[in-house]
Amino acid sequence: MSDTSIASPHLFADVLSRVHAICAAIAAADNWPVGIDFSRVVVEPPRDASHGDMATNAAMVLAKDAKAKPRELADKIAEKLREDALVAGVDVAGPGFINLTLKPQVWADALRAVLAAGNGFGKSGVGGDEKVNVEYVSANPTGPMHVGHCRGAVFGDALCSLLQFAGFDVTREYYINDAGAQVDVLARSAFLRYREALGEAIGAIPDGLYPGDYLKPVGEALAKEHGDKLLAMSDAVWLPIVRDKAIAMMMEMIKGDLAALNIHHDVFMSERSLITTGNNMVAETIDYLRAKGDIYEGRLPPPKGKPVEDYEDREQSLFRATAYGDDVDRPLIKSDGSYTYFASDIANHKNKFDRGFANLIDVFGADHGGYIKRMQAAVKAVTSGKATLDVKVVQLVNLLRDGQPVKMSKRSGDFVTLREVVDEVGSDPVRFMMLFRKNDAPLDFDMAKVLEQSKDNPVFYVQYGHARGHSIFRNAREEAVPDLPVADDARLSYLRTADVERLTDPAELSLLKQLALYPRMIEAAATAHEPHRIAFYLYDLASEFHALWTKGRDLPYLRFIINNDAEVTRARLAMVQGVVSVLASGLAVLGVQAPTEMR
RNA sequence: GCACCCGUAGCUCAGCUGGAUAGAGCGUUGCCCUCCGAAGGCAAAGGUCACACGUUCGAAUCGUGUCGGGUGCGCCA
Repeated sequence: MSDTSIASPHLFADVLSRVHAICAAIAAADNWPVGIDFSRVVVEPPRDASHGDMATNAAMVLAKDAKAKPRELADKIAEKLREDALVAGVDVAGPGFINLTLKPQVWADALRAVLAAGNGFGKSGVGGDEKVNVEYVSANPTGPMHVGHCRGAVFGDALCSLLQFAGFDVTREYYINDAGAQVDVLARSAFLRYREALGEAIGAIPDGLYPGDYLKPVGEALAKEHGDKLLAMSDAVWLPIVRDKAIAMMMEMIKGDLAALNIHHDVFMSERSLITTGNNMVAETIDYLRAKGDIYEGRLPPPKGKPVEDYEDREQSLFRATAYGDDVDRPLIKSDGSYTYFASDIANHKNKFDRGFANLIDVFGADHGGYIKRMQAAVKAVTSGKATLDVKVVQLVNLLRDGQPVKMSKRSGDFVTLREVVDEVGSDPVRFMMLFRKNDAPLDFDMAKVLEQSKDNPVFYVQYGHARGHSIFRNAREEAVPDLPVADDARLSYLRTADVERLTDPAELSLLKQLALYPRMIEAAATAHEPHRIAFYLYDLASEFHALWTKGRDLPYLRFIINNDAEVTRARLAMVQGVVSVLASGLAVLGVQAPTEMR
């Protein structure tokens, strides 16, 4: 057992390892059976603060295997824990909880750990540099992004940042669906705009083609590049030309939309390129599965539920998805001989595995929930179970303004574009609010409320917490600590020398405890693939910070700036810096700005 | 018909991979606001965690079933 008096940055992990060590020692002394599973032992903050600073379930979890009574085992562990340098008090409660009260110095150490790491506080190594591939957005390249896309985009992006912060080697990937019938429709729509650009009156856009104005620039570009030459060509000749141009321009537009939210992918994987580049990867994948016996020729029963008009009972190549947990076997080749979307997506995922990714994450919209099982089945088949695919489903977003549904915009087709929303309210509210809800719960996004500067608006509340911290620095500089540096790094190192042991008020210690939770929260959020936890944590932290500030109104001795006591002031500025650093760190992971003032 | 997601305070939602007396915001009610940034503060009321069994020291959390809401169900992506 370590007897260091300086807590590690990750206080909970530290104490957990101490508990582990004690249990291991007892196990050896008492001849417990070998191979007892310690993984269920946790150290966590108790729900009720009156129970102490931390609680562990070690005795209850281990009692059975150790053939001991929980309370007796708890007493035994408690006895050892009392010798620990960090521990001020231990008691055993309830069915065998071991409650720890830590020495005040622990919380001072926790703050010192924050100041030592600055915005890097909370960084974790749990990822162990393992490669993770996160595929998100993957909107069809047939038009601008609409609001429906943006939740998945923000979620995926924040998840990536979170995983990086937790020590994973993350690749952000976008799968371009540029091989299906939709892109042919895109091409025909763009061709119409091309004729329009050449001066032809095209009238209303026929049903079945994309009507949006956003294709006009494509038509103009085609006219500029090719003059009227395309008009003389047959469909088969111009279509690929127009299609490739349209896709390229749509992807540029989508990348621009994403950039407005500060989202940038590392890899854009083209579905078409899987088929046309070098070896046909889709064909290879199908051969691979066929060789494994995972493909057979057979018939499928007609789909239940809605009747399918053009249903045709035919024998076809089916992937044996049911062997891997799916409900029915899935077709890979359409009746016209081309691959189904699923077939090329299997190749896409196999390709990721072949590129060295055993951890795969896909972010889907709610309407693709039915696709999860088959994709997971495919990944199992194609990687022989060596890769895991976690599919995160993001639910729909209801776009509101002052509580009323926002009307669709005509200009862009029939939807509100992501760009319109971002232009109106800015990237920060969009990003934060998209994450201020569990991914699988529907979400109301109110364009008016997210701009309110009030406690009711979580975006403002958290950002203002950061700004308020800086406001306190500015005031301190004028009133009490004139040499407080302005630059972040300099101020951080200046405040590292503060006597943080002077922070003794319960409200202050409570704030420090909240800071100490950050690394644990990050690890939990990362392993659960749940970035929303960061948003909620930041809200709680900001809330506690604002509350302490407010306390200073009634209780002057609690104010951060005490004019005749430079030492206490410096200690409290160090605490404020701790809050500022963690807020900045968490906001950075979410991709939200941390402003220094918000007047 | 089948699969997946959801069901927690009047409303909107958290609940830290099974922990102790289930939390927050809004709304309601009652106090408070000359003071580092009042673009607020404190407090109270408000719950059969949809329902029923089961698993175990212990269940909002895991399993089964029922009810209710959403999504999807071969050659769309």
